[in-house]
Amino acid sequence: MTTTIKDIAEKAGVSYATVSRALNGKYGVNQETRRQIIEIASTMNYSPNAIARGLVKKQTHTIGLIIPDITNPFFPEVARGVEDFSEKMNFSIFLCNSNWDKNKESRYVKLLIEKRVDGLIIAPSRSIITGDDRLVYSRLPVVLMSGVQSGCGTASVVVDNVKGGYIAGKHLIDKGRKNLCFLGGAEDSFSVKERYEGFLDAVKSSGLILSEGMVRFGDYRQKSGYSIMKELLEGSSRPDSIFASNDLLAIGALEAIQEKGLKVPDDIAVIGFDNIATAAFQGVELTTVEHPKYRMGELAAEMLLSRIGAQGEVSKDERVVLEPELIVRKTA
Amino acid sequence: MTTTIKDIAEKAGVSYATVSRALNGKYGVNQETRRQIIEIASTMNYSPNAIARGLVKKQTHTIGLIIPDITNPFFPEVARGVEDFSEKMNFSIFLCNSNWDKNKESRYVKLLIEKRVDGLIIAPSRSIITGDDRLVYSRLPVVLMSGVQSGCGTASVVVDNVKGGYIAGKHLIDKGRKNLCFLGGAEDSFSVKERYEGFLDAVKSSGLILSEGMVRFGDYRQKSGYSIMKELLEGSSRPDSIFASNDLLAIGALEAIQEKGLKVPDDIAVIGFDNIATAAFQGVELTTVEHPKYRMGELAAEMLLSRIGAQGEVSKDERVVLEPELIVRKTA
DNA sequence: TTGAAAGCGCTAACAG
DNA sequence: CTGTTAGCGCTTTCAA
Repeated sequence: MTTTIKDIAEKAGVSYATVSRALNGKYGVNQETRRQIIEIASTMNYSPNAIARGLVKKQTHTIGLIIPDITNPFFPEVARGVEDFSEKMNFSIFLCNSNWDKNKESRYVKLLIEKRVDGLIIAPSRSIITGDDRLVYSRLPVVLMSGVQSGCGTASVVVDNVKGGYIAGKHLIDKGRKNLCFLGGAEDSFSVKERYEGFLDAVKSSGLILSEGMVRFGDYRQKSGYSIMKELLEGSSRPDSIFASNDLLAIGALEAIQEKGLKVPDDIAVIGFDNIATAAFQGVELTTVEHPKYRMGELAAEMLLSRIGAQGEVSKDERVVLEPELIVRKTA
Repeated sequence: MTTTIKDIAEKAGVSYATVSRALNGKYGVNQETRRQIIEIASTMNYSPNAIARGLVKKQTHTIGLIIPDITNPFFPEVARGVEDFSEKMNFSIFLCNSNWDKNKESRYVKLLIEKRVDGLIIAPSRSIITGDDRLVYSRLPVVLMSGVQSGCGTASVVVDNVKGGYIAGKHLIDKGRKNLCFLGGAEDSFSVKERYEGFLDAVKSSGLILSEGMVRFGDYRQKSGYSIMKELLEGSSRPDSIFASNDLLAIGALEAIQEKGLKVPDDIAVIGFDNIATAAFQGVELTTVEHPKYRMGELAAEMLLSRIGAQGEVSKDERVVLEPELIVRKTA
């Protein structure tokens, strides 16, 4: 049997309310009594029951973190940011992988609400926020991360995707590239859309155009980059540069390019987005756009926890936009 | 106010015990009553309080997962394995990063016990299991993963490190290498020790020896591999091949080697351990030893949950050993 | 098939 | 400074 506050009370010869007070460092307990109680608790190997406490305090000191896939190198850093900040504030986190599946995401949200998390951080698997989502988000503090449209009515932290797309495009053009190509993730993803928008902006404002077939979509996986690029290379007109909307895609593209015996960046320049750890590796050295991943997680946690502190305040549409930054390496 | 079982009972004109029964699909509730109750619950947007339930059932359907660092590419896959299996069994997981810090790990264990997790999966930050650890492990089901000594008295799942080290060494020798070098992580890590043991075995049984200075230790980070290798390259006798006890170390070593203008594998062959995703990338293509990461996580979860199911059974020293496998790519 | 009541371990008034 | 007493929301006997 695990020992409870009652067992301690009995042994100490006091009421269990006193034990509670003593153990929680509350005011108004005799020094000596407190000392004794703490000692007894320790010798009895007492571990306070956070479940019971949560029930009465209606606070679990726990938040839920839902991301698409921890196996995708973008997310561990984000998660680490969330965890580090939460830990500092004494909050634990439930980790959930939605596996890019909206239904699974919804099921997790429901489950986490049942477990009475104090708040939720979500990197949505899809950008579109439905009425159902909104209903949920009104039940408890939520902050959204990454790939979320602005004006979504929920607190969120994102990188400036438009700007990121712009600087990527600009860089390619400054390097003298004329026939640019955009390699996107899912077409309905907001981050993809926004990065495309910025990219297009750079292209147009330089008096260039994107030729036929130079805008492709797939998903955010390496395989997708590989196969799209391969297809592209088999077509009649070959681009002289690629902006991939994330690094995994870019790395996949690189693979297809090199397989074809083409030189990077001489024949084709490639630039990615996110600056995942792998991008820096020797032999990869991908030019990319830094996405402040850790910071994003940290900020999301900070925003969420401040909302949780501000009891009752329903989260307003606060939106923090982080700055992207060009990281020039060898591929562009 | 969130709606409770009582609110539903009131609206349905039944006792709340009946509501509980109806909602939990228990036997002996009138068909029609049940239907009504379920309907009311749904319209009232009822979400069962898992905290309250946990208090009475003494089961939270939650497990804790403590790993050193989710940012280390080895762990996301493990975590994913744990999560996928747990999710299937309707368990949630608390993710905790010990940051390779034994104290932080201990604090997390304590916290998770307070949160009344039903069990714990730990990839220990250090291999040595202390009496304190043992005390904790006797409080609730625990399974240890990766880098755990055998006969540790706790259920565990590991890869056969000795064998892995052996096949790595054997491969190098089969390729004609004579002056081998071992690049280890922390010297007191069991996985490092075991991999070394297997490696040494291969070396010795081929009638070779490891020359002076050809056994180095650092930590499991890329930087460490880089700096140790750099140092090695500046020494008088240069090895013709390296077995690094993990891929990160190997990649760091690769970096130092290439920086020096040396060719891999011609001048120096390199073999790693773990087969992290990056190892397969074009431009890296590291020869390595596959470590069944996902499977390890999955198995750990399976073992833990079966123990949790087998209520009361204190976990015995079951030890599952997974098979390593040589993955030959370009660096060795 | 249903209700009444006890209790999970704890916190928080309210009295004393 | 300390004890008594209500709950928190739920499950689970025990009776009816």
